[in-house]
Amino acid sequence: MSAAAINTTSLIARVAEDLRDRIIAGELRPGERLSETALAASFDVSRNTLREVFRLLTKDGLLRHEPHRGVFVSVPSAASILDIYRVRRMLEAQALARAYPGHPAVARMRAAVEEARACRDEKDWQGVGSANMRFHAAVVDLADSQRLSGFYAQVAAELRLCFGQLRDPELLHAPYIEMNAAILADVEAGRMAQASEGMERYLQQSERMILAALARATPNP
Amino acid sequence: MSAAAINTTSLIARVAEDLRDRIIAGELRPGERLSETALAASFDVSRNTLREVFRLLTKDGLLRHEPHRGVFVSVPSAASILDIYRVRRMLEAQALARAYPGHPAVARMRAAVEEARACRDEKDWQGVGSANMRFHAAVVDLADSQRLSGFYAQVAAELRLCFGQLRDPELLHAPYIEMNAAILADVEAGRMAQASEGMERYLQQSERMILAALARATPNP
DNA sequence: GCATATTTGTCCGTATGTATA
DNA sequence: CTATACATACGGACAAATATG
Repeated sequence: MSAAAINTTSLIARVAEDLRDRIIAGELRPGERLSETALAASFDVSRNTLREVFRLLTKDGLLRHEPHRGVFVSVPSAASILDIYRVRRMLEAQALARAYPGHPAVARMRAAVEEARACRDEKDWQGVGSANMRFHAAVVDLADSQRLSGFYAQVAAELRLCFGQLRDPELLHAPYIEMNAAILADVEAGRMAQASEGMERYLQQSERMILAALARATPNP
Repeated sequence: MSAAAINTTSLIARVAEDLRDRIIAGELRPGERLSETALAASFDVSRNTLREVFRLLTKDGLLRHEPHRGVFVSVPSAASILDIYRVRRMLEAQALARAYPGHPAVARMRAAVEEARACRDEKDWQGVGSANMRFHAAVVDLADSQRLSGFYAQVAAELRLCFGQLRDPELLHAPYIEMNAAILADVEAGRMAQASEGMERYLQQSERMILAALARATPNP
């Protein structure tokens, strides 16, 4: 095609990942309509290929499809945030409650906490955010279910779309590093009930902050 | 196109639903390869349209995609059953534990139990199975999360694909009607912890039976 | 409220690379 | 190893629905 295409992965998979990243990064803003012809030209792919990508991301919740009108970047609402945090509470608190200390995902949790601290020291708030997401993905991995982990990845992508609207990433992630560390310490010590409770508090606090920030960002519904 | 097409829904949505039903009904058997050209002709749609449908059902877990080889009907394994039941335990037991008695989904649970009994009296085991699925979907609805309910619908479709391999639907569903009724009674009486425990027992027993039936059906992996 | 332009929905033909007989 | 079949991807076409003036 155009340039170096020695990639082994499918074209659709590559375009889907690229578009997903652009949406999460806020490059394409919520509510924006995505023209098939324009975007296909921008990605240098055919319309048919792009339409398959649209189907995938629509199922992920990142795009919304309106018949005969087109696809739009999903616009995060208070309702979707409430829903996403219900999912997180169910998955993360329960994964911790049923976990055991020697699980391989615990090592990933620890690595994420350490990287978050390192990024904080260098004021790399973007890095703190990524490490934070990895921590919580690792928590869900404690449940040892491929389907639950995949579902959580989807919901996490939607949540990052919400984050994208809010600037000031320091306030968004920094306060939670040590809460994660405390949860990790509980898990490593086998105090699963306490870890689960800590996660409930974490999620309640995080949800409140996101909702408040969203309300500030969009005064009128 | 061919016959009565006064449907308001999209062609892709209709084909997707049709194909999903055929897969769950066992009309297309697990492991079978689905030829793009042949299936497109059978549905009287173009290959492009069918490819978009394939993407959707692949994300649902009903189809498996192998690059440059085609799409195949997913073949249920013991691993996937274990995974699906992990998901069910997490979602259903927890939804019950956090439920409240006046929730609108409780009415749907009761309706499902009553219909299951009616179908049993008429020896309509297919109907018993459908009512059973509706009961458990209603349980997840107790959590009041659109995303959790959607995710559960996906996993339930995969589970029905597993059921499809096992004949003898009477043994598959009949013993569980009264277990569901007991769980419903607990919920209506506000005994949520007891309802949740009952569901754990239900799922453990159901999982064992499915695994045993699958082992009998496929002696060699 | 109407005529027009744009965009989506869907189909077809074709070229290319990959897997399999 | 060659040949065939098929998935992958492209571009053009047209109808239907929507948006625009």
